[in-house]
Amino acid sequence: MKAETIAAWTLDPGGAIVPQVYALLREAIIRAELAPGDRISESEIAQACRVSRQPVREAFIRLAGEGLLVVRPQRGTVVTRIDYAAVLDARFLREAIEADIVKILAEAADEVVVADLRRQIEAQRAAGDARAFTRLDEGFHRTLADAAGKRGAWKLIEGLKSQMDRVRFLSLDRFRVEKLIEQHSAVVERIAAGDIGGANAAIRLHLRAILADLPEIEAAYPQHFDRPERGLPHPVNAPLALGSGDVGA
Amino acid sequence: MKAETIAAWTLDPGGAIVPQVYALLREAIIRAELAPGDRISESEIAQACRVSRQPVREAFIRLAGEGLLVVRPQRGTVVTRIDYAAVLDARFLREAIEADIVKILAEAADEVVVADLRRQIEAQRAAGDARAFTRLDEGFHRTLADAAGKRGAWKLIEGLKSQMDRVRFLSLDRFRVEKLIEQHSAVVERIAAGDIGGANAAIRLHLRAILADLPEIEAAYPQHFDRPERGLPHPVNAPLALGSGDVGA
DNA sequence: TGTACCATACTTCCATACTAGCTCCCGGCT
DNA sequence: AGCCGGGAGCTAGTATGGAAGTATGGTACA
Repeated sequence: MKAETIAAWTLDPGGAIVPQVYALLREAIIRAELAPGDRISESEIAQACRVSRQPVREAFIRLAGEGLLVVRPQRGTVVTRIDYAAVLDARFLREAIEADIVKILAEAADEVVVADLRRQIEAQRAAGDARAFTRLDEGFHRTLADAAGKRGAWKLIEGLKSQMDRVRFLSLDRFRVEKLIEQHSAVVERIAAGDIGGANAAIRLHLRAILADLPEIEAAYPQHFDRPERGLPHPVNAPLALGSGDVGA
Repeated sequence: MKAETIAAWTLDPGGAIVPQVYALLREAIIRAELAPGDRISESEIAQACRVSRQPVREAFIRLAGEGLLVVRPQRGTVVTRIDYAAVLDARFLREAIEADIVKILAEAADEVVVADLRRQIEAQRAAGDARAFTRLDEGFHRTLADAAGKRGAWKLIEGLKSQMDRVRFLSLDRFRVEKLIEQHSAVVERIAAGDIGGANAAIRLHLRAILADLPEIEAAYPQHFDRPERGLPHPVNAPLALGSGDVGA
């Protein structure tokens, strides 16, 4: 792997080591500083962080659980390519979960929550660049989950997001922030109006838009992706993407 | 903890140790052989399994990730009580995900899949006891996910199921197997008919029925549960349970 | 009798040492 | 030249030891 990426990573010796190493590596992978296919080893990271192999190992296990690493016993650990199927799966799961979340919110629209969300959208409009927007976007969706009393759901989504976030990072300079903000706004207004079906449709539309240019990104960064064999593997995704489900509740 | 529970647990030295210890402990917790509140320690389990503490530790971490254990640094590790809120959260997530799964299936009803599911339902009818049914039930839901091309989704659901499974174990002799089978059948028939809304409603009804007697179970085994403070913590769950969402798509 | 304090035992967390297994390269053979 | 075998150098997996911190039980004191 690129040595400069991890040269002298320093971390707080006061706190627990494992989560720090985990966060550091996760960030590096999502930002593609650790590129797909890069091999990393426990001892290598341990040296860079000035800690023993043990906590690094535990961080590896967590990252492997999220599909960012593959640990092959006695062989080595590599950064996974972005699994096209896994990205779509993650989006599917997120869509299913967040769709039900906004339904809860629309059923009992809370003015305080709506006001908070509207304020967040204003902040998003004020955000300068795509990176700042991404951070605000994260907060927006977490707020939705919190407001619905589903903080546990968000914890799960966070894990799923890893794969999607890798794609988003690659498409940072590409996606139309204004459009996404408009979609956020649509979600909030449907919630405020108590329009369950509309809110449902709006969030589904939004979550599909996030990955709208996935094929484009894959074409631009083929080496970052695990190519799906064209045709076979995800026959159900295309129809889903068009006009699935209960959007018109 | 109860020493007899883990006396002389023996495992295959050929394979990897961690998953074996993990499976052993998970099973024991779900079957309430390790009861909520029981304290276990790395060294204790390590001795019982005749392995070192390290792999046990990693198994602990995984179990803690599923909410079955709580590891408190320098204090000890205890089996969690069944978190009432977490159970409802898990059900919520499962419902959201499986609802979208059956929608996919209903959109393009595959005769082969439907036939397979019908066969499974016959097997469920033939199952003697609740325990056998539980195993078949697991297969049924996994088949739904597989058929929709969402094997990844099932992997996620498996993790969520831990909490629900603990409840189900406690209610093994209680729940009406016939009713659940009828609900399975309803799901399949709605899928076969291409009735998206109906299939959606049927699976949601079913997943809510699984935990129908949760309050009863909690009353019967109060020491197994983390009591929610009555009223406050899950205001959104009650309305959800009644008539939420897009069932009437 | 009740309370504050301290020694001790036990916990997890991290570091270090050792084991087993895969890869790859290099030398010898065909 | 091409192929096969063996060993060196990696890797992760497991074992063990030490450090830091917490609960606990006993003891001295008010």
